[in-house]
Amino acid sequence: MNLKELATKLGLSPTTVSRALNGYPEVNEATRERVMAAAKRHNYRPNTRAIRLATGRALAIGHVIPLATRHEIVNPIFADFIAGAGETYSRNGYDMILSVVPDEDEEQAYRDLKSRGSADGVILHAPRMNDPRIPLLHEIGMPFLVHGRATGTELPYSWVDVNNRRAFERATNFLLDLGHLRIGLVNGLEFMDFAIRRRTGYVDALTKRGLTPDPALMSSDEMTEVSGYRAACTMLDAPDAPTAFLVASMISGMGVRRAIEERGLKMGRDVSVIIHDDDLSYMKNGGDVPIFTATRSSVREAGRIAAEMLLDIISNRTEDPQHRLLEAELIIGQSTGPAPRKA
Amino acid sequence: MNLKELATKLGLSPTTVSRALNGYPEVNEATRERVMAAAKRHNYRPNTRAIRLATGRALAIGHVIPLATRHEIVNPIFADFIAGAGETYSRNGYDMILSVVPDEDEEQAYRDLKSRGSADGVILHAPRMNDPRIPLLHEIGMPFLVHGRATGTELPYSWVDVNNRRAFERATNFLLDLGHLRIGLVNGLEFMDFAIRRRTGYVDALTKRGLTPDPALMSSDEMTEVSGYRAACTMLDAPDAPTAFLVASMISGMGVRRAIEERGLKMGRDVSVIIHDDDLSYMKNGGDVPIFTATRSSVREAGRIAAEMLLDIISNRTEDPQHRLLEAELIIGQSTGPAPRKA
DNA sequence: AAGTCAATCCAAAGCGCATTGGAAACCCAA
DNA sequence: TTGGGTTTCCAATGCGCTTTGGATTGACTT
Repeated sequence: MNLKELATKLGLSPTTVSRALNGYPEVNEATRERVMAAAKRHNYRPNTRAIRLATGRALAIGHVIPLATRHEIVNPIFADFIAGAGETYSRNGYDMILSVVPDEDEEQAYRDLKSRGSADGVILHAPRMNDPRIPLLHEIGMPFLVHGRATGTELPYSWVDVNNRRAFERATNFLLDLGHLRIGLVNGLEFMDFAIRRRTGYVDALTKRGLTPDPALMSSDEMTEVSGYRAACTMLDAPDAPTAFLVASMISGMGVRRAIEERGLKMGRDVSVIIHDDDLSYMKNGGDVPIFTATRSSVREAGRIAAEMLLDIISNRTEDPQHRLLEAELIIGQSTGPAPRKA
Repeated sequence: MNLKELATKLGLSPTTVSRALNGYPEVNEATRERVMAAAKRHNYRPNTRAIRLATGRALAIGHVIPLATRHEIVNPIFADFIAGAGETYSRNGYDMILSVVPDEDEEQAYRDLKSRGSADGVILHAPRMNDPRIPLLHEIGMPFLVHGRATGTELPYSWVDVNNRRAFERATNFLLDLGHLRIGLVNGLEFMDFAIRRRTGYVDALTKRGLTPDPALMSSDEMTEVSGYRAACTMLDAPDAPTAFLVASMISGMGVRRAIEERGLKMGRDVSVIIHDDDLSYMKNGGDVPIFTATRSSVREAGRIAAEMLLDIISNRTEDPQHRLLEAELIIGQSTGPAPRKA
């Protein structure tokens, strides 16, 4: 059932039917209702391909996922971000198109999205310092929104981000208030912008209290269980071991917990741990009582917001960049407690 | 730069240029090369929207993701499956479109994909027993491929699946050979097809050795850390506790490990654990030495295969369903050992 | 009564390609 | 030289919708 058939069946022209369906004013209300009813009755859905060609819009938002070992970071939070953004797209009649490409083809993937006209805009994931994708997208004139920020970039751009610096500063202060003086940082890879900001928050908090950050207590690696485990082992086995950890993710937090318990210590009593919790749907931080004390910010919600902002940018063609900074909340769980008194 | 402009620039008709670019035989080789060169020089990319309308193909594969609490299961493995499938799509010039919809709109999502012509086929995720989506897709005439199987479905359908029954049977036998007699099953939700098959494998292995499966040793829940932890706690605290566990996923395996260690027991010595490992890129089972003994099957590889099969089905319009059963390998890690002698 | 204006509707063109049904040019054999 | 068969190209149409530029009607004004 297409527009023309529907129009014939109604004894109207395709023009009128199209206008009636799309809410244009130059059609009699009675006629509009008749059209709407018929459309519903015959289960008419306009052909997206035709709409796209006729309007020149793609009605789709692109997400480019580069495939490379060093990007493992994106994966776990990616599913939830996508879920959030996808909800918004569906509600607005947009498609979400995912481009999974080898690392080295990433630039070409963006160019193709633009020149073949298959996306009206893109969301940029996991920005790094001086991210080259931002100038690229400016160059090809593709509207975009960044999930996170890219320190060092001079061009203007819109973004949604969590206040990572503040979150880790608060968490550090919380541990300091509990009497912890040696706090280990198990961070994500520090070419990622969010990791840099988190470390800044951690360092700032220490410095403000007159403490000197100890390089031996700062690690940076992929956020996997194993790397969390390794980092914690190293620090715990060193002389003057930390009594607390600040960990970049739930998953690495599990590795840290394993290292702690393997040494016969109890998390929350002997060693305190605060993680950052992206509030992933399949990785809940415990049930009623959170396992980990955490700085929490829903990445799914971020996806929702990001999609809304991008759709807004596209439809309004507004020039000035939009920003949205989300604050993480501090959730008190069972993994923190007062610093143990020196033995 | 579009076809017409390119044709004008070359002094040819759009027809000829189109044919040259698409490899049709009725064009002089010399002309073809001239056209190809010009296309490359002017960075010409055919407009996908126009191709889609003209050919009536969507050049896209749909994945419908229903949003509901009970589907958390899909999430963690979903990212990797998508990555695998996406590679294949990109390589074949197809787009991947993700439809994230509220649970109750799932049926409509498939209907829209079909009637609005935005996908040439879909991949069905997380099939359940007598899955209603299979008759639905048959009814609307949308080509599809199932990741997993749907016990009870009478209509024919194509699928890729891991041999879940065999994997869990092997794992159970492995534990039995080590002398374990009481083996706890920490399974996924048993309305999911794969979970049913895994339990079957477990029960079969026990029965073949003359052991009677104990309902108290079989749990079924979402595959989260917390639910793994809870299930293991319950079993470990009961009289006649198991000396080994068979666990449905890496994540729930971590919960099981936590329960074990919390009780002062050591995994691999006091209690053995075998997990199923989907070989997720962000959730590696240890480094050089696997942490967990596991039945392993890459879900990313499954995604790749699924996409290839579906594209094949679409292009060949072959009627008879295709099947592909992947065998999981048994990886020996540090989490298993001989059953402890009765104290 | 003629003129003005708003309210409704429609015909036709166009989006950028693919594709059908020739037409023109060329080749070779008779 | 001419006819048939190839090779090489092109004009025109269509995919299913949106959108522009009227045409028609009726109500309302003076």
